[in-house]
Amino acid sequence: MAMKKQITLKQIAKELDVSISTVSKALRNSIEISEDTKDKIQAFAKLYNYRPNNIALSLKNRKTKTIGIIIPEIVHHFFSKVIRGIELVANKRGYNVIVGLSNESFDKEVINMQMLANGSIDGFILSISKETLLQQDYHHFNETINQGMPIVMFDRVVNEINCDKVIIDDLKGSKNAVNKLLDNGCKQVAIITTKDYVSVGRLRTQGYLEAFEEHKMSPNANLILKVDDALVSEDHIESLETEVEQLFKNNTKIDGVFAVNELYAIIAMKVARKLGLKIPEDVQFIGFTDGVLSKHATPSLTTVSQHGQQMGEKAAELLIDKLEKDDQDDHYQTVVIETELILRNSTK
Amino acid sequence: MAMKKQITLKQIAKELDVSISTVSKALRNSIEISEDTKDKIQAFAKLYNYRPNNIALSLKNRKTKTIGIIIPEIVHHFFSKVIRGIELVANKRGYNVIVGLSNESFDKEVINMQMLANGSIDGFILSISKETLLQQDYHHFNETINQGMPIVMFDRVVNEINCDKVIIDDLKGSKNAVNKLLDNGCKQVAIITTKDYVSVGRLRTQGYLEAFEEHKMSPNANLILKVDDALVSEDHIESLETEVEQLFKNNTKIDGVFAVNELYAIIAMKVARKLGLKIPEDVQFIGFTDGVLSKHATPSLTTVSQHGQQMGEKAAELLIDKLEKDDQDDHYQTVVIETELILRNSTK
DNA sequence: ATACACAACGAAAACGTTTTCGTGTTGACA
DNA sequence: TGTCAACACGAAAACGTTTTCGTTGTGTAT
Repeated sequence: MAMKKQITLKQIAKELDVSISTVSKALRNSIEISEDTKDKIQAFAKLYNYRPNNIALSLKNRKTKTIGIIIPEIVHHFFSKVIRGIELVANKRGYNVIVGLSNESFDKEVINMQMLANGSIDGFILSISKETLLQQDYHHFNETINQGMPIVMFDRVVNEINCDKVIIDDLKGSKNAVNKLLDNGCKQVAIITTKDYVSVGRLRTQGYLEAFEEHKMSPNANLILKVDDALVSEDHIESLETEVEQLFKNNTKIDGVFAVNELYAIIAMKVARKLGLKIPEDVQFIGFTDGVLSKHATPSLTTVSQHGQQMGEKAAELLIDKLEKDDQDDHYQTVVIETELILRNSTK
Repeated sequence: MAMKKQITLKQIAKELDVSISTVSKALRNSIEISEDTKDKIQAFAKLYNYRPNNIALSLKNRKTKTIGIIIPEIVHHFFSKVIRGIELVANKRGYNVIVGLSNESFDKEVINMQMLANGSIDGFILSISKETLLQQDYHHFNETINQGMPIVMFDRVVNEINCDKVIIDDLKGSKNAVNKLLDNGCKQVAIITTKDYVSVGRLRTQGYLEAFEEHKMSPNANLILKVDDALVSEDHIESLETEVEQLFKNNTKIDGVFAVNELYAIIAMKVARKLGLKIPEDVQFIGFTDGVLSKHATPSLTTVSQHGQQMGEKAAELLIDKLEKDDQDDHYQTVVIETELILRNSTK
């Protein structure tokens, strides 16, 4: 039970009375070393459970085989699915992942990136925090890229930055959703969305508008509820409820609701039910995201799946491909993951 | 826009025509160096945005300032809350976290630990995979510990292993929950639990039994449903539903249900409603966990909160304390986080 | 006998730090 | 003038690898 620290090449060399080089070569099965000594060294190494020190390798190779993830929040079904996707292909290709949470804060995003950019990782996969999007200050991304460290952004991205991106077609996804509502006969479709500085909020709102256009209908400004999602921290759900309640009371003919995320949809359904409306008979609902709420709500929520895991997988592939391509490839791609409208019981 | 790789001490030294040692000392504000040269070097370093290479530091100090997390699954509200807690205090104390997912597999757990144990991290925080619990093979944990790398286990732990642990009092938590149901007048309380090899399942079942004992009532074996949670992968929820439906049909007098996790409770509520039962009038429900489902279900679910974030914070504190205590402290503690019964609308 | 190929191994540099231990140059003081 | 402390700095080792480039010794062909 005595503590056995990891054995090193040097110790093996000393023990077997050969040089460090010989040990290293023997363990990597070099033809430079005779079979006899190779056998001896390999046996000894196995006995003592030798494993090369990762840090030393990282220093020598100037690559760490780990990728850094920076996301705004981890207690979030979508982001954890993305992480799962990243981890899956990263592991498959011999990489580890190290995660940093920005907690939607600009400063924490910057700090976190700095902590990791000094050699700890080979590249970033990240989704931009709301605060950063609001301030539109992207210097930390550009600096990192200029240092030769590749970045892949997913979901929340900005065009100004030169890097690979993995996104969904928010516009198309929400247009499809709203089209579905309109096709189902809804005449008064409301949208519950976020302020425009969150790009996905803006795009999903736009998709809503374009669906009306395709149906030769004109949207009603009263039916567009833009909530300040800085407020949607645990506590402020109540204020959201009252906002939604007002929406319904001011527009009694609402027969369809499209919400840009799962929680908004669930809350809206709750309010509607409270007001005596039947789902989906009186009013139909569609949400946006992969969440677990949608699946297990009653009625279960029709939703636009954004395939978070697949986004993560693709992001990891893009990053690792770039890391392992030695020619300085300055060509960046934007991959669009198809959304999918998952029909459940909140729509007819 | 030319690519500027991170500058090193050596380059600064060369540029300023001093030795590497001088640069290093100047940047660490050593009194050995004159104010003049310090100013000059520090200015230059700031200009070129010098930051010490983490890998080199790790190699030199033989500590990486990162902690490894191994969890069975990340797409899970409880685990992501734990991670958030870990990340919070880790960051506050200058550590990074690197996550590995075992995906409930023994092999992946072992592989993941080996990948990280070779110098990449200073210590582990982990929760054991179901498969490992089933096989009861804990050699990889013991080996890691014997190498001098501390481990902190949380939630799913085993006594055989000598390390710090952070758990909740599963027995007490579930006993309280069931007591609540019995106090509320329930006569026929069912439990939906897991097979016994998952320690938390076993303990929660035991709490259920002890609550009966406290109430001088004797449990009815027919009301104990042990589902094989190896099956509860996305797809097999249906089979769970039919099992629960059978439970209700075979025992029409059930007026209370305690489920050892959130999903079981939600599904049971759905089935009950389908069978025409009113919640909480006809039958009351209590679940177990922090999840988002509980809060937003209709009716919202009374639940035993296990304070995942707090568990993570405590685990990180235990680990970092041990890492930074140089005296070989061979004393391990088990911290119990208090559970909390959060009363919502699924109980009277 | 000379040259030369080849087999088997070791020395040393390199990755980027920090730190210990010199070393040379001052200035003060007896 | 000689001694000694203080000051400012550099050389080198160390962390654990891999790899390049020797350096031996042996055997073979000329």
